[in-house]
Amino acid sequence: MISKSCKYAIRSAIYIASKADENVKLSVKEIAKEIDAPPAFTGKVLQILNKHRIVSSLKGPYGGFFCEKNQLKLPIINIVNAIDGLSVFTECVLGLHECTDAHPCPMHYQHAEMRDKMRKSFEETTIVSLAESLKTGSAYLTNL
Amino acid sequence: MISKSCKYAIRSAIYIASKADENVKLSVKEIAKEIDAPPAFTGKVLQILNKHRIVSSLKGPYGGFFCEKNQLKLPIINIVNAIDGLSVFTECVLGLHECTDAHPCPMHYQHAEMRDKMRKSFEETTIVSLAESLKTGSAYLTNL
DNA sequence: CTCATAAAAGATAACCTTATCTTATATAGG
DNA sequence: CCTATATAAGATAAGGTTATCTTTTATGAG
Repeated sequence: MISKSCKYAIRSAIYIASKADENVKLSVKEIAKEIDAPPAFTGKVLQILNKHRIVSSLKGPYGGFFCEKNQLKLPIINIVNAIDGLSVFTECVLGLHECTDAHPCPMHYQHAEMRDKMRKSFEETTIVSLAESLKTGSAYLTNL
Repeated sequence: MISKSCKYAIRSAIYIASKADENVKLSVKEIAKEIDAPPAFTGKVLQILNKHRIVSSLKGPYGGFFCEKNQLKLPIINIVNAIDGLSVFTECVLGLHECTDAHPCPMHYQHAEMRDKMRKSFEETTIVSLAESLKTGSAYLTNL
């Protein structure tokens, strides 16, 4: 569905957001550890999130990654867009370049319905809402 | 979502099924042309479908690919299983190795719902039903 | 200003998917 | 039995994603 990079990105953003009220800056190393991802690759993904203003960062000593208030409210579809682009939510299940109501593939209608639901779900879910479930301990970001 | 190979596979199966009542055998070349896919790669994909008994084939002159009656009724999830495996319908959106009701990721519940709907849709849609829409001209397999 | 620290940027490698090409195998017909 | 034909199987290549490592840049503290 979405790429591995994008999964790391969403996990990272959720973790950073979960620490937003503590006013701390998190290092790549700590983030990678807390989301169970390779550190170097996590750094790359965080670079992209920062460039898209989804998370913020500061270089140098006492630097690191953090979320500003307005960033907390961003929907996770923004992360998907930054890393993978939005083609997941638009492309044809059967791989036709142009699959529309006027020129549909045999699965067009049944798939479009699910695709739209999925998109809506990604549009309506904010980073902070997912971070909440982390803080309350009702969800996890690390593997068992 | 599903791989490019799998998309070619489903398109191939639909096309072969749409010719089932004409009792003809279709060459790789013709199938590839009709579904707008690279011939050599289409051949590879058809090999897998044949090995999984989703389509049938006969070598030699007047040989080619065709669908038997019982194969027409197969659900397209069988094709996904043959080419990609069923992990699309089971794996965690955020990439956790074990994401369950007991140890959920922050998106577990909202995603599980869509994943199950998608699976059901692939289980309930048969190859022949998609082939019908091709025959009636209400859907297409080729790019504009 | 200098130094230590942490992210940014760039280069490179490993791996998997996609794609092609060549050789082997089966089969129908003369 | 021989030949032409079409799939099966195997080897190889091209491309994209994932992953790591090295160098550069920014920044806070002394």
